[in-house]
Amino acid sequence: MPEGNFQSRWLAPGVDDVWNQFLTVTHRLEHQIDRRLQDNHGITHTQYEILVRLADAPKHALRMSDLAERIVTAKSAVTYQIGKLADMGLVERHKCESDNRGVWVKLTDAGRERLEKAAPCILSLVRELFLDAITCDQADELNKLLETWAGNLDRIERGA
Amino acid sequence: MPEGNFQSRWLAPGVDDVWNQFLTVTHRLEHQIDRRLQDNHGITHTQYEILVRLADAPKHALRMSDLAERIVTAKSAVTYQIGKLADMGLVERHKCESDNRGVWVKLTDAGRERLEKAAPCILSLVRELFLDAITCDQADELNKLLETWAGNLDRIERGA
DNA sequence: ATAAGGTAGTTCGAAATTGAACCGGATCAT
DNA sequence: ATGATCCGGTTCAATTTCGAACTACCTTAT
Repeated sequence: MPEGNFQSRWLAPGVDDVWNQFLTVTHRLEHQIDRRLQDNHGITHTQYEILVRLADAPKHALRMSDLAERIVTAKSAVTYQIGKLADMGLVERHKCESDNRGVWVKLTDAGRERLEKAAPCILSLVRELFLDAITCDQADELNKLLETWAGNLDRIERGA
Repeated sequence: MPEGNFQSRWLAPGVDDVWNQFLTVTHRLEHQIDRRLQDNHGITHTQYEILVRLADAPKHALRMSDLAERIVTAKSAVTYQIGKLADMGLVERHKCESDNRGVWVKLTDAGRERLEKAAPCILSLVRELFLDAITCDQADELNKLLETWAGNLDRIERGA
C-alpha cells in the first residue's frame, strides 16, 4: 500500500470490476422489474415471484416453507406477503390434512388471471434487458456458472 | 394452453431456467454476504458498499447524490445510512463550498480501518463463492454480458 | 405412554427502503 | 434584479424485511 494511498483495487484488475458490475447490474435489473410490475400490474416483484412459483407447482399450491425456500426470504416475510395476496384474492390458505401445523397456499383463479396478464409484460422486459443480449452458447456458459455458484452456496450454507 | 394446464414454461426451455437461477443465485449471494458482514464486522452490505465507494473516491469523499447513484438506492436511504455511519464514527459530513446545498461525505480514519478489517473477510467469501468458479475467459465473457446489460438498462432508464 | 426434541407457521419489534412532500440554495430568463 | 424553475438533501409516513420468541403439532426414544 504505497504512499498512504488506500488499496482501491481489491482483486485482480478486471476481476474486481466484474464483481462490482455484477452487483450494480443486478440491483438495477431488480429495480426496473419492480417498477414496471408495480406501475402496470399493482404487484411487487416478490409477489410476482410467489405467483409464478405457485403457478409452476403441481395443483398450483405450495406449503409456506417451500415458498420461503424458493423465493429466498425469511418465513415471516412469506407470512406477511401471503397475507397481502390473500387480501387481494389472488391466493388462498388451506388446511393441510397430513400435518395440522401446515398450510397450503393455493393460487386462485383471480391469481392465475393476474399472473397471465402480468407475465408477458415482465417477460418482454426480461428478454429486452437480459436475454436478447445472450447467444445460446453464452446462455449455456452462464448456466454453467450459475450451477457452480449454486453449488458453492449449498456448500457454504451447509458448512456455516 | 392444452387441457387447462397452466403455461409453466414461459420462455424457451433452458433460457427460462437461466433467468430463474439468476434471480435465486443473486439473492442467495447477497444473503451470505450480508450475514457474514453483519456477524463478523457489525455492518450491513449496504454500509459496506458505501465505505468501499468512499474509499475508491478521490480524497475518500463523495457527494450524497453520487453515492445514491453508485449504490443504486433512493436518496432518502442514503441520508438514513449516512446518519448511521456517522453515528458509528465511520464517516463525516462536510459543507460543500461550491454549492451550499451540497454535502460531502468523507471516510474517517475509523471508517478506513473498519473497511480494511472487513474487506479481506468479504473478499475471500466473494472469491470462494463467485470468482474461483470463473476462468479468465469466462470472466471476460461475463464482463461483456454485464456491459451489455448495463447498456440496456441505460437505454430503458432513459427511455421510460 | 410420555417426555424430549424438532418442525410449521405466526407474531412482534426493530431496521431498512421507498416515494412524495418539502426547504433552501442555485440558475436562467427576461 | 427578480421571478420562475430546477436541483441537493432531508423529513415523513407507509411498506417490507429480518430475526427472535412463541405456539401448536409432530416424531422419536425410552
